Amino acid sequence: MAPSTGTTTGGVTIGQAAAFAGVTVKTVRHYHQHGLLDEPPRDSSGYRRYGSADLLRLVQVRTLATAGVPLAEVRPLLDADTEQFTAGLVDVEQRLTERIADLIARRDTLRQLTEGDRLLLPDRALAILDRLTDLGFDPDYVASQREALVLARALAPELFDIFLTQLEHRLDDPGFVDLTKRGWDARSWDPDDHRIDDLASALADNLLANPEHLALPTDYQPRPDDVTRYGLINHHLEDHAPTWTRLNTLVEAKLRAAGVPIPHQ
Amino acid sequence: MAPSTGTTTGGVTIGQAAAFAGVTVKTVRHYHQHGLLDEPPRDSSGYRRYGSADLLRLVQVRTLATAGVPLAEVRPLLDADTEQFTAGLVDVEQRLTERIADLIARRDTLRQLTEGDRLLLPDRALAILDRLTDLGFDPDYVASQREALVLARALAPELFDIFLTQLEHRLDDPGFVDLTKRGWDARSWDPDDHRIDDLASALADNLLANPEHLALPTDYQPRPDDVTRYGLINHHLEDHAPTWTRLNTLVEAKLRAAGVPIPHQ
DNA sequence: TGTGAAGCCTGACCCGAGGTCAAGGTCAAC
DNA sequence: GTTGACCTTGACCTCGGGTCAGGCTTCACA
Repeated sequence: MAPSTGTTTGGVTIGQAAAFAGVTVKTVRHYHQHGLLDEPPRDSSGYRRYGSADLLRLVQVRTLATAGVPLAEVRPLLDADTEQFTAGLVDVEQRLTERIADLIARRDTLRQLTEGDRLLLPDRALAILDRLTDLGFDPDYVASQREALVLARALAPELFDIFLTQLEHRLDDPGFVDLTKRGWDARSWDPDDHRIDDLASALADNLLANPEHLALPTDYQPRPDDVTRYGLINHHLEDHAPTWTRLNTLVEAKLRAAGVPIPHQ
Repeated sequence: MAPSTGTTTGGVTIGQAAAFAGVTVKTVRHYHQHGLLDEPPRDSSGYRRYGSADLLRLVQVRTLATAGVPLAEVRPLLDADTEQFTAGLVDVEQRLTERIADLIARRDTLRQLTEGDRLLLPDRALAILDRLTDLGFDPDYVASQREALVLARALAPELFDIFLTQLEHRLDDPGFVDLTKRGWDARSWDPDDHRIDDLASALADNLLANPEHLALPTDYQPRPDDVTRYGLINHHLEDHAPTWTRLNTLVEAKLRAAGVPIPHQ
């Protein structure tokens, strides 16, 4: 409202003004640079001198800023009339509420990660991994399966629960469990080992004999990038076991020959 | 255990990888630049090619990042063992909680500003301003007092409630109210008008005759910058009324002569 | 087989709300 | 007259990416 100073001392320095308002000197200069605060008069050596009106303005700006009003909106708000002022505050408050809700959601996610004992998977998937360990699978195999599940959840969330159901059914079948263990042992075989063909046949027969091992929802709608996505998931283990590439290829060929659609795991 | 593409093609492009992970291409490159993700191999034309292991890592990074883990902490966290991983998550969660509490405090402040009908003052101060209006004070005087109170709250928060109590006592005294109104009228007088001396005497007498108009807490501890702070508050009105400088000076001199310490208002 | 669109590459600058030097001028006290 | 605190401007840093700009590469369609 009024011009600055007018008192006998000519006003206080920027350091005092900042201290009174509870901010740093840099912050006050920042407000000047961004037009929130008019520059006060300078004394003979170029120092800024703040009068009571300048301090009042600084306090007003500071009050709004600490309340969460973005700096860009402070000046329009202080220049506005009562009605616009209140409306502006309500608007800012709403945006703050949104940010709070977002942060709370993140925290909840974090808490789930922490409480879920270990990495990035829901309880149901963790139970399956525990069951693999209980069934006597190699810890390295369990670790690989964990990775494959993480990947599956991200790349094919719409099928993730289906995958889990398939896995549960398969682990209920001792025959399948046995074949899988043999498949794991096969990772160190020579890629031309003829036992791989036998194993692939046995695996394909098992899957075809147990429809719930491959069950998909009846309303499943394929997506154009399915091949890429399932390829990445299914072949993740192959990075650790080159022979698996051949085993996988053989099993797939047999399944396709029997008319089973991709995807499966 | 199934279809093919992954190993034979050498992986997916950055755009596909980003789409699978639900982020933008720029975000993936950002993660490379900051060492969160190793650079995958390039194809013959220099394009990045992401394999399943790269995608797995991207998904892990993304999960932590969306949960609110600062990017700088993602890599150490993913490289840590289970124990450190959990400890790290708990730490991040705690910091998130602090930020949430801070934002909620800001929102509460905002809400008080909105509900408090008008600018930057607690209810008790607003009641006093309303009372000034009811007592017939000039709206300009009320506005000036509002500014002085805002300034006082910021510059002397430890005395703000005391100031309000003094004001309440003074407004209970019709004699003081009358003198104050005359003082307001005096703002347009000539600074040498002899009535100013009379008014100053009457004001000082009134204050001295009513100790509660000047009451300070018995345990009040002066601070070295008191003179500056009270000077700014007391003289704020003088910007609008030069004659007030003289009136204030006279009243202060009389009070000091009577042994009353600054501060007062 | 050409062509246009879409995707990829790097590099540079932008946001908010200040923090942190750097290099120098000024002031008050000893 | 020197020391140390305070003031000046200016430039670069944060964090999590967004948004061009300019130049290649690849893909789908005619």
